[in-house]
Amino acid sequence: MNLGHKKGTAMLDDKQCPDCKRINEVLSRVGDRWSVLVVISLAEYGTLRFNELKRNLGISQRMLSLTLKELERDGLVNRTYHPTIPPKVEYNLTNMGQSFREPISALGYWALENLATIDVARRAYDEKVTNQLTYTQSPRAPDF
Amino acid sequence: MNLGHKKGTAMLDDKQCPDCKRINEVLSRVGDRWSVLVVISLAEYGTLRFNELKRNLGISQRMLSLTLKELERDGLVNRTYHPTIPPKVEYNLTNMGQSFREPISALGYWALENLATIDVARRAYDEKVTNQLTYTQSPRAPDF
DNA sequence: CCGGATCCAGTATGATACTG
DNA sequence: CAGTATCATACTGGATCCGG
Repeated sequence: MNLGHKKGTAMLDDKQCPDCKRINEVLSRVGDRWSVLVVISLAEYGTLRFNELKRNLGISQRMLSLTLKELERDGLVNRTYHPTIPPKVEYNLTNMGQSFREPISALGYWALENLATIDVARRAYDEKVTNQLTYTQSPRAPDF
Repeated sequence: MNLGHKKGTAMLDDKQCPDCKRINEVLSRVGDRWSVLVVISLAEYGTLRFNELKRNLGISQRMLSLTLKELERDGLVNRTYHPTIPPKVEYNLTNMGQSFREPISALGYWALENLATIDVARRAYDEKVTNQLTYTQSPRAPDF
C-alpha cells in the first residue's frame, strides 16, 4: 500500500493512539502494495516462478525482485532455486504467509463493497471543486 | 501501504489473479500508510483537529494535508471548518470511514500475532546473509 | 497562532539495457 | 529465465511563507 514508504516514518509517541503504533509497524513491514499483491497471488496459485508473478501482477522486474527478497527475509515466502539451464526459481508461501491471507481477504471484501461508493464520492467531490473554481475564476457572467 | 504508489501501477490483466485486480484497486485508493493511520486515529478518538492528528501520527504537515484531502474526496472523512481566529478545522469519519476500521483491525490482530515472528525471521536471514558475505569475502582463514 | 500552500532536496519507483 | 545496473521520474518530508 502505497503503503510503501518503508523507512521514513518517525517513531510514534507511545502515549498517543495505542493502536497506531502497532499498525504502523506492520505496515512498515508488509504494508506496501506489491508485498500484498505477491502474497495474494501466491495464496491463489500455490507456487509460482519469478516471471509468472511478474506477468500476473504487472510489476516491474526490479520491484518484484526487491519485494520477494523482503518477503523471504520476513519469513512470509519460501524461495527455491533450481540450478538448471535456464535457471528456475520458485516461490511459495510459508505458514505465516498463508495466515496473512485472512486479514487481506477482509480488506478485499471491504473493497468489493465500497469501491463503487468511493467512486461516486470522488466524482461528486471533483465536480464540486470544479464548480468552485469556475465560480471564483469568473465571477462575472459569461460574455455572450 | 506503502501501499503508496497511487498512480504508477499498470492495469492488471483481467484473466490473471482475479482477486489481485480488486485488491489493487482498493490499495490504490486507501492503501497508503497515512490514510490507514488517519482512519485508525479518527476511529479511536472520534473527532480530531488538524494538529492533533499531526501530533498523534508524527506525520508531516504536508502529507497530512494531502492525505486528509484525499480521504475527504473518497468520502471516508468529513471536514468541518470553523472560521474563527485562529482557525479550527475538525475531522471525523463518515459511515464508510467507520466501516473501514473492521478490515484494518483484522490486519492489526494479525500484526500483533506475527510481528515477533517476523523479527526473528529477519534476524535469522540477516545473519545468514552476513555469514555468506563474510565467507565469500575472506575465503582464507583469519590472520591470527 | 492554526491550517495550509509552496518550494526544495532526498528517496523510492519504473523502464530499459545488460549479465550469468 | 532470473535477476542486477543505470537513469529518468514520481513521491515524500522538511522548511518556509501566507491568509485569517
